[in-house]
Amino acid sequence: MGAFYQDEDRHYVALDCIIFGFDAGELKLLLLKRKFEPAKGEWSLMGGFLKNYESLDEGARRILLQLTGLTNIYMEQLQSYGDVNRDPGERTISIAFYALIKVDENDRKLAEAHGAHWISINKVPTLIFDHNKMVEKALKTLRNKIVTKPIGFELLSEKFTLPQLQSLYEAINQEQLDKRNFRKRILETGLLDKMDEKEKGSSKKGAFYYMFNKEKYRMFAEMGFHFQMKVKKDALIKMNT
Amino acid sequence: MGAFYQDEDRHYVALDCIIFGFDAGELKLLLLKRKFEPAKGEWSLMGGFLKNYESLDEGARRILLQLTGLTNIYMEQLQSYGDVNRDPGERTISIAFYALIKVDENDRKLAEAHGAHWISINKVPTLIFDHNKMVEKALKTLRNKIVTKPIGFELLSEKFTLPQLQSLYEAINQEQLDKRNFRKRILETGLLDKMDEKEKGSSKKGAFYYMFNKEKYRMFAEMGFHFQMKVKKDALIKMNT
DNA sequence: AATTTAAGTGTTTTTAATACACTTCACACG
DNA sequence: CGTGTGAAGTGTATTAAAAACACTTAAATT
Repeated sequence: MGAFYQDEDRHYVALDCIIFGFDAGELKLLLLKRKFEPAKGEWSLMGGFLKNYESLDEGARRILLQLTGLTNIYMEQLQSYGDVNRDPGERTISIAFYALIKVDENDRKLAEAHGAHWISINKVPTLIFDHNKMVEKALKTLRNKIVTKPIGFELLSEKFTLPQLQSLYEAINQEQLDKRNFRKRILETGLLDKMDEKEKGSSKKGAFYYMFNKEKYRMFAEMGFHFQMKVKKDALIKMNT
Repeated sequence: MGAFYQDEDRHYVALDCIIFGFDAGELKLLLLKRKFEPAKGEWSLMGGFLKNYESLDEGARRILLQLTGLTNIYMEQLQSYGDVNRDPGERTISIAFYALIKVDENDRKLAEAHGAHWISINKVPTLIFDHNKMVEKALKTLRNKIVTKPIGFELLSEKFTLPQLQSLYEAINQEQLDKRNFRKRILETGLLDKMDEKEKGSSKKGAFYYMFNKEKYRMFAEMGFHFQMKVKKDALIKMNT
């Protein structure tokens, strides 16, 4: 069996971040036009190597901080990628994370200094290595997750209106929703607190601000309840007859 | 910025496998009583180090082959684990996979030679490192996945009866299902082919064998249809009034 | 005062999920 | 050989959830 730990079994471990934002009614990604080698000038996700003193999450947060200047970011591990030749330089394992950030709060200056740009999810360019695959998977995961977990709020400012929230769901799932059904369902969760203030940017009447009540959600999640914000029903297989 | 690839950034990458089986009406895990150091005598998942010539999937399949002698195993990546001190020996990243195998086909001799045992999911002992966390996550993932993907069949022999299939769903989700509703729903997918033959082991009347039609499923999945084998409805949050 | 524009509001219809009980088959046993 | 036994197999009625649908309100603008 030989020595248990063998040096040749060590690998580079990269952490790559798929960073989602919501802006101007569109779901966007923060992508990098690389300013350095390798692959200078090409588009990629923000990434970096895992250090021996940090956990995977810590490493991913370090990388997000570098690019955005933000610390309290919603982030989830997506999936690991390890094809032998995925990185043409050295054999590198990549562990992908996705993050949801509030674009307004984001330090755009810092992002720009790294050559980062917000790109609509519908216009993602060809990225280096297997990064497009990661983006695809992250988007799929986000679409699934947003219907069972109250994470949409991570993409909006703390105060948001129902039309904004609906437009977010529509942008993520690429489908129109009925206003009445949407409001009914989201409000009957009881997780939104209505503010007195109105948002006046997009209409004369103005739409009331709401806030997501994290504390209420925490309580009810603990009691075994599940958030559920159904979108359209999938067609089922029914092939008899 | 210094050299791009730095030796100190290299890490051990382990692959750990959560192996599910279904036997005697119970969902089980193939666990190892370790016959060698480190942690000799303790229970663990089957695992090994990633080699530099193999992808993550290939590595996981190599490990599954070692323990079970099987090659065509259903397997999915679960999640990576990278806390700095998760392995008390060396800093090791672990990428966990879960697998579904048909216990009957499994070479029990080979498994036993490795000190492997089938343990009911309800009686999982304390495992080394963070392996219990992996098992928890795998179980949750399996429970979610089995309602939207036709993977239950991977745990049964090629030919199976509807009572067997129902009992599998009941074991995984730990709940009783109505026989009539279950049969109705699974049959109306049109994905099961009825055989002429009957299984006589567990009743005088005998239950007809069925087979999952992979080809039909592939076609309809390509057309954008989704498998859906709903179990009980989760309680939704409704906390108004 | 009239016009404009998006916000806000309930009810009906349709579809899917659930609950529920008897019959059939084939073997075993007297 | 016919009667009992035990699991397999089958259909309908009820309930609950999702979807479809159109008008009113608020506030700013001219």
